[in-house]
Amino acid sequence: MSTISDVARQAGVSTVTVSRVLNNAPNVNHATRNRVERAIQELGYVPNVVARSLRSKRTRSLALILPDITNPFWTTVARGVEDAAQNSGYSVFLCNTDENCTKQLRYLELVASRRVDGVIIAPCNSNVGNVNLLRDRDIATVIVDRRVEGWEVDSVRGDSFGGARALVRHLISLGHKRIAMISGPGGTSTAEDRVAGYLTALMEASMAPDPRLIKQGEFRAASGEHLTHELLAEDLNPTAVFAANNAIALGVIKAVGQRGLRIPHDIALVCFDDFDEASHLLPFLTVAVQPAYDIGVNAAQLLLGRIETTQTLEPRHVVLPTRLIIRHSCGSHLHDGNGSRLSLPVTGVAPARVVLVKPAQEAESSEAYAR
Amino acid sequence: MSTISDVARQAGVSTVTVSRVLNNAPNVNHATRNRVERAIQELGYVPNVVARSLRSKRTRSLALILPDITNPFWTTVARGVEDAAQNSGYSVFLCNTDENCTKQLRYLELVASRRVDGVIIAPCNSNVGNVNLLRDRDIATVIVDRRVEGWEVDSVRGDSFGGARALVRHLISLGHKRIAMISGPGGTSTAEDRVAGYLTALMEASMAPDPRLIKQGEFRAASGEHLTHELLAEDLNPTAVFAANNAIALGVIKAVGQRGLRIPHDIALVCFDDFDEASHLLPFLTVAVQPAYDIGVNAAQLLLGRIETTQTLEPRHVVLPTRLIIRHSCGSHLHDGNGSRLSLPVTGVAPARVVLVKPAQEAESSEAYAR
DNA sequence: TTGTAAGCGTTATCAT
DNA sequence: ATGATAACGCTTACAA
Repeated sequence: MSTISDVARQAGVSTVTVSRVLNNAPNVNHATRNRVERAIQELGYVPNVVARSLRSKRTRSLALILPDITNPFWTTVARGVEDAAQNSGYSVFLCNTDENCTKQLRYLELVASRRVDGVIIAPCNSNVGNVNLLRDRDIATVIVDRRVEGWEVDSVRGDSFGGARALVRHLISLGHKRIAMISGPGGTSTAEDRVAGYLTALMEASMAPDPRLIKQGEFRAASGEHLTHELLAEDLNPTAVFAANNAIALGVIKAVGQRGLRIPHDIALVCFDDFDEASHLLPFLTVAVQPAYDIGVNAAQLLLGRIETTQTLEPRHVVLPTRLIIRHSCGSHLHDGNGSRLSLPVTGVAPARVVLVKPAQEAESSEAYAR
Repeated sequence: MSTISDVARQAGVSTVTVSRVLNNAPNVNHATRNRVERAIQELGYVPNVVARSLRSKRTRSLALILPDITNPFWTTVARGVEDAAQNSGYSVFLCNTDENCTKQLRYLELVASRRVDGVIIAPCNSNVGNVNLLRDRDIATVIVDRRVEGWEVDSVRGDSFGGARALVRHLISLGHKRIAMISGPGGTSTAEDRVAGYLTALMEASMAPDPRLIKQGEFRAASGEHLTHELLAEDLNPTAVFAANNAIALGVIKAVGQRGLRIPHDIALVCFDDFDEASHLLPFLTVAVQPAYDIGVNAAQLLLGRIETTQTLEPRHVVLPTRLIIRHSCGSHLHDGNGSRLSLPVTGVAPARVVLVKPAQEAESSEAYAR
């Protein structure tokens, strides 16, 4: 593979001039530039980014560390990050931790040694934990989706509290009295915020929460399935379930089916995060949708802003609104044993909550309208 | 951030010795090694991979270029690649092309400039196209999922022909006479092989194929939806549809629902590739499953083998067997308007076809057992 | 507008 | 077993 010297020789200039052409420096003679560009063409020269990074101390690369690459929420976030990064000439390392703090640590060491310019991370839990490796090494960082305690750093997330409250309000408005919640890991801010939203909605309706109706596990289908079995084995008779994310909802659907119950006839279900094709495969599933793509874009923009300026900015926290999508369909077009005609899902969209937390200022929550 | 010189000074040795310790060279005194390791600890030293790559001419990184990161098939392939790579100390750049040859070209240029040691790619079409950039630059390459004409290069794919034939045989065994196929892009070998499998199964059953029943589009839900509408608008009355991949199947489900028809009552559906939770959300959906994870692992192993040996090997082609998962459930546990009790999906698993093509040898197909 | 020289942090080579 | 030196390919700083 040819190098910058080869190009310089071919064009009859110094390597510096070639470098200037490559980097679109203004002070290059037009004719010279043409000669260099022709030489580049002729040799099929491709700049060596490795050498460039070593000298310039910038790799023009970011890392995106996320917990579950099989979840459409996260792939959408990733697309947002990637598009925004690419617009600014950055490439993105995608790192999948499987919600595993050990894997996360391995990736943190990896990105540190690869000298990425910045990191966007959804930490495996809310404690600073091994994330402080980034602070210690002074690597520009944006936290997505979750809060971390103990480090004031840029963050972007969806409004978990407002979305959860809106979902539960919706269930209450349908007349449900015994609403269970299958949540995620205790140490995770999203799980905590969603539980808080659930509790708040109950309280606002003067309904006393029953601790036995709240199950905590992981943000995974298997966990949702397990906890649903646990829930339904007890004598609590919930009429509705709030799943703290889409993966958990899948587990709930599985377990409910295994127990011979039907959704939504025997038990209603709502969840956080949507599925791509939910409106056709799960036409009964009311969801709170986070603007996943925008979360990615915002995170990348905050990060690039920090990388490309020298001055130190205050930490910025962006909380994006969550949309409620209300679906209910009692006959499905997929199967209805009694041969009734197609009933399309009834879909409604309502804003949930918009919050932009500025530095050193309390979150100001607008109202949630569950329709 | 401290450098290798800082460590050397702290430990009272030369940088070369530190380098030897870092690379586990055998010829280092035990006491010296300890001193160096302590210095590394004390300084929190992390080797600069950029500098290492520049000097050693190896980045210990791979690129995985794939067409659709939102498809579970591809995320599973990615996990296989990543696990295998990580085991050998390599990291992976994930590049999502959206089946777009222009994006693919951009990524090819990117990975060339980043000097990745090797590339695993599912090309956007079967022509060599811009993939030959890799050959020209002499970058180790493995093609996954698809064949390319015009370049003899290592490849790993699932048995599209055998899987398709098994699926259509299954439909035929259920008595279907008019079987439609919604396929992918004409230039793609997977689409072509699956059409070939479809045609072969019909022929083997002495059924004449009807060209109007074969629709070609993209490997996307939107395309599947569109083509299904097209299909059902004509007066062809198919009793079954074979979707060439999972995304297309989603589109078929959507369109069929929109037209007021029910699956599988009014029209049966089978598809290539599975969904994670299909057995619960789509209990009627018989599928041909490719061993996605193994495809990833195999691709990475072929690639690493090529990178880490000096000798030139003949091109190797690995074709992995496809499994048929037979599901049929007429009442769903999700919705059944007449209140019947739960009916769990009936699931059967049968091998489809096992082929390992060695260089310069025709594929040898074993029999497909549709049940 | 162009060029010279130095250096980024590491490893390859050769010497001791 | 350890070290001195050069080199990887590029960009920065300075000079012309």
